[in-house]
Amino acid sequence: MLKHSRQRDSIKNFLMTRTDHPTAETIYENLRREYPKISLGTVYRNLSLLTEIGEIQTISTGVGPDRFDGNMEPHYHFICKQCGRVIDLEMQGIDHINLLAQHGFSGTIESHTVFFSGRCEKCLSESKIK
Amino acid sequence: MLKHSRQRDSIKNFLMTRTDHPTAETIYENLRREYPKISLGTVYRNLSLLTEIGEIQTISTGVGPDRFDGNMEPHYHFICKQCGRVIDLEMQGIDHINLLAQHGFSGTIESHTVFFSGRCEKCLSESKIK
DNA sequence: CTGCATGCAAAAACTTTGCACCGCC
DNA sequence: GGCGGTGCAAAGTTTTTGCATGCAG
Repeated sequence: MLKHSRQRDSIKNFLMTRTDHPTAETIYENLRREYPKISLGTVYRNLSLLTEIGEIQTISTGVGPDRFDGNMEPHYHFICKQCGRVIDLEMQGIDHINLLAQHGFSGTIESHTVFFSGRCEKCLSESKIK
Repeated sequence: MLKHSRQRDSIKNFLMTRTDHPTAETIYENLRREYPKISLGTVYRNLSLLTEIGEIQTISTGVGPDRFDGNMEPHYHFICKQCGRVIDLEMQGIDHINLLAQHGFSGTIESHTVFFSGRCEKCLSESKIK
């Protein structure tokens, strides 16, 4: 039922080469080099599909468009409140917070979404200069 | 410089009476009873402003429109992946995760955003019935 | 009065979708 | 061939904004 598609492969491959969590628009601009006729609609469709089947991750930062991540290893994200950059954090897992949340809650806690924020190294050093 | 406005007061007051994290649209529909001429633009403008000055919280769930919370006591949210409801959790603080994130990271971790998800009590009991 | 806030409407920003055609299985 | 995928364009959803007017200080 799920058919192979060069476009989808290409989107996935592109995401695997990047660690900067590009937006759909950025992915589209890049894929156009290989597939000049690809449409933004196709990019969005495949990003949704890939997210559904667990091959990539969609990151809704709450600021600007969604971002996408081809790295499915468990990891957390940092969002710079100055420049908006999304950076991978290397930190130990914090799944224990699910237990804390479950305590006294009558629904079921299945997962959590966490973003850290602050200033990234680059923005910090630039503000020193000024 | 920041002028008083009945509309803004009313938005804040409305949010304080609710614990269900309404959307801008819901706030708008309700405020129209008191201010039949209020515009959605004004609602959005004031929600942004109130968020900026720290009187309310904006919750971007990543699904559907943003939601707003008048409760500024530190607390966490649960989002039901079935019905989308946003529920306050009564759990201990988890600020220690900022330290875990900071370890080995060259920017500054100032804060975190956390949502828990799963099924709420209501959705669980409804699925039992079926 | 002066200038921020409002109402209204248009536009922007982001994402989804209908449809005819294309290409994988 | 049949059916899922694509390109294209239009539409949908959510939020922001320009502008003339209104109202608080």
